[in-house]
Amino acid sequence: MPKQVDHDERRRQLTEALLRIASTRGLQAVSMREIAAEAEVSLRVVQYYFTNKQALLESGLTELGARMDRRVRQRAAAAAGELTPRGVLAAVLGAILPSDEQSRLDSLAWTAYYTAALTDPALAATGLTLPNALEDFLTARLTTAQQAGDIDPDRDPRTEVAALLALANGLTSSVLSRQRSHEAAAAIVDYHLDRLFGPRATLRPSLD
Amino acid sequence: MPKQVDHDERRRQLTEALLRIASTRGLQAVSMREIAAEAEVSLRVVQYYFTNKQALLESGLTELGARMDRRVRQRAAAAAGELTPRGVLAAVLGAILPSDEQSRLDSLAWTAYYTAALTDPALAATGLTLPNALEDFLTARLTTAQQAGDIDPDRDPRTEVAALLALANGLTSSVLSRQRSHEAAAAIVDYHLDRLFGPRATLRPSLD
DNA sequence: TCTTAATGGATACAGTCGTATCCTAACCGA
DNA sequence: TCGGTTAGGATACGACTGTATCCATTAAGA
Repeated sequence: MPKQVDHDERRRQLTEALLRIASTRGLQAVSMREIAAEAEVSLRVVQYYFTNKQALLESGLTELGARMDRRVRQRAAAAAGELTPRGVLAAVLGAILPSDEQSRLDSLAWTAYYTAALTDPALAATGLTLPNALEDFLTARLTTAQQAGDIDPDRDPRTEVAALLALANGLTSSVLSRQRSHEAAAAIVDYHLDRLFGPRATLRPSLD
Repeated sequence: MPKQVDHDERRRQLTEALLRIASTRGLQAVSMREIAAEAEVSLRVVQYYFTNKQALLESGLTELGARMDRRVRQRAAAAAGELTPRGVLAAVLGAILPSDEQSRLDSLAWTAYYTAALTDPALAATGLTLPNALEDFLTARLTTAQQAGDIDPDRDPRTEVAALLALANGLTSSVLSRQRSHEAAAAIVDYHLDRLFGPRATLRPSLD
């Protein structure tokens, strides 16, 4: 293999450059030329590996989704034996809140995409499937937890999950604007999980 | 006094045109020429009443804040004699959630501004003061409510207010993306207010 | 009535945007 | 060794951006 700097590797580098710009200077600052400069390649190279700006933007959104997925799995793995329903919820909600610099940047980019999708139907299709899938998944887990008697029978799992996800999103927004620290946001989430699952040992998020 | 088509009236028309574009096509679709077209005036008129695009954008943000303020007061007035702490909270949270087409458009524009402010320090100063002021105000009300014995003494007013505001923001986001209806979001908010204030008569938001 | 300031139409300017084209190299299998 | 594909440099095109300038019209104060 001669030329072969690897097609996919190149695309990954460019996508990362795109996300770096989107998270620090916003999605409107993303242009073909800016990406080329950020990745230290020529404009032609960006055009070569992505036919469109549209294709480039979609690649960025896909990568963000993959990173989020990776973070959730990491937390689930870190919780080790604690595969309790509460452990799953804590892992997902903990993965949503920006905890370190990288997840903060990713959240900023994600917010930028989400906002753009609200007025751009092209992005809406790609971007809004993840939240729905998450809600369905968590609701299923919480329903079995309720059947096992782990939470009050008068709670509605779907409503509880919707509220927790909305809470995490709202808290994320306040963390991104530096209204609140990550720790303060995580404490609020824990508090609500305690209320939901009743008095029992708290799973510590154990972040940085 | 010269021509007197009223300077302020003209500026208001242009600001409204700006917000109409921002809420339907996004903040990146806002240009001097687009505003001129939307307001059915010439480009020169837009330039005449606003020195900068920056000044125009700031005017839009100020107007959005004023509208939100108006909506909160309207709900507070509609709650009439119900000036209980819970009534105040219900009014504010109900005003945050998009309930009709106009408030939906305003929320979309607000979200666009908020996202832009995350990466544009110029907007951050103007835009992020309102949420903080709201949180302080509501915390004060909830604290006196706690001293009067209306809520559990082991609740932390600041945390509760922060959680409710974050919840409302997260729900707003899901309403905007049509993941959830306004009614579903309002029900979740009511549910949490019930939990906070204990079993008592619920203030009905009475929104179409 | 004359002057002057307010108002706004028409046009221009220098950038930046996404995209397209032209032209080298370098490497492949045949 | 010879096409042919892959990879990328250089440049150009038309559209759009914010802003500035030139000019005409109008109304109010003197």
